[in-house]
Amino acid sequence: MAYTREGETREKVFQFMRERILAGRPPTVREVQEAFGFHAVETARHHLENLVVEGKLRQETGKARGYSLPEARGLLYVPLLGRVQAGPLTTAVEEPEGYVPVMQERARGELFALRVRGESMKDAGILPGDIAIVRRQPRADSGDIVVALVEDEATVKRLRLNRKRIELHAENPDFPPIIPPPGEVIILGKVIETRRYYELVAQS
Amino acid sequence: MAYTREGETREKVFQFMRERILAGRPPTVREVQEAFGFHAVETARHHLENLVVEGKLRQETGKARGYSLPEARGLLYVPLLGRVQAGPLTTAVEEPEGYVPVMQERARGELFALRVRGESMKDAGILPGDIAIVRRQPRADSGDIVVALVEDEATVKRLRLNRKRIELHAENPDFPPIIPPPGEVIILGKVIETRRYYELVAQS
DNA sequence: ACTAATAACAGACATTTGTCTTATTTGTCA
DNA sequence: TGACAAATAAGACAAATGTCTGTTATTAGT
Repeated sequence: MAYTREGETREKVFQFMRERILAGRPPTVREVQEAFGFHAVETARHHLENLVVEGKLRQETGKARGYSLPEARGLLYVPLLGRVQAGPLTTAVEEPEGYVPVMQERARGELFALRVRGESMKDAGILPGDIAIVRRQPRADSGDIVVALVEDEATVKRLRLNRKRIELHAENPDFPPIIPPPGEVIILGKVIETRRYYELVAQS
Repeated sequence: MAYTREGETREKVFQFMRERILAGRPPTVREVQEAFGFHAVETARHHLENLVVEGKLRQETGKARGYSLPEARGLLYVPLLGRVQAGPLTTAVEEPEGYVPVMQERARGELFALRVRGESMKDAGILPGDIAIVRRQPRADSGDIVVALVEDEATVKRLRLNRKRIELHAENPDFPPIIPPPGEVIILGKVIETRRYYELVAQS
């Protein structure tokens, strides 16, 4: 192995580590060694040790494959619920249709995802078929986009609070606001993210 | 440990494995043992072995933390490019602003992400600030939403091909279609997904 | 009650893997 | 050039970890 200065190799080692860690399983020291063609294990370990000192990696000393990214923002897999209905969602979680990866930094509280139906939020840029990622919470602020249970049906609407009176507004002139009698609405949670897939993928 | 039948414990072991694997680092056999309070390592290994036979887990025999999910739906981390400009994007990739996790099954080809600017695609449900995930490709079909380079600026528009003549249509009556002279437009790629975050998160 | 099958337990062993110690090479700077 | 630091190398050791062999419970079915 040629001798290099200025930590060029170290940077490459870091790239390699990040790639492998993000891919699912952190590599062993010897795997790093092989990947870079070092003749000695220690060379690889030396780089890793320095990367830890520099703060670019974190380490659980002694453990196998103990290196991780300090950003550590692992992923959270959020269940995509097919249909959202009264009983199941408020209590247990039914069998999910799939899982959606969400950055953990966004994941305060319990999350779930559902497919948006209807055009009522069109002017807010939420179209039918979009995925809404929701944090389950029983109340929300005025102006938040929420998922509420109206007549045993989950709908996405913008919440307005008028003197503590709940109003659910569509963002589409064709849909009138819903102003239900107090106690008749259950807010399931707040929409924290929406997604739209333009290419359909074969089901697993 | 109580004796259980019907693989109830096994199912829980699988749940545990999936959680941990998705979280970033597969657990060791002994970590499974501890998590379930087994008195013997072999008990944990026995469950794992059976899960492999059942096809619910995959294993790289002998290696530390060698269990993985057969679905193998690893994640891909797509670089979120701050500004998209002429030179850099068509050649090398500039320093990314961050990374966006994308399900690998969607990841044919090379992906990148960028932040949408302007209201020109409002009626297609794409608002300023949205994240567009793009597969880099030099051409696309009529009707696709693409990222194109017009006058050294990247814009998101809907592609229309009129007798092989490229037209870039906004989805907003306030914006006229762009019909550039042939050869003047560079298509950077096709938008395969859009996202919108409703809660800002502290920057790292 | 007897048998078969699965689950759990116990202990030992072998491989993988992290770490340490020491030495050699290579580049930087006075 | 000589001193110093960083990078690389070699080998050994110890801890972590996967695997094996044999035994004991627990349950279902006859």
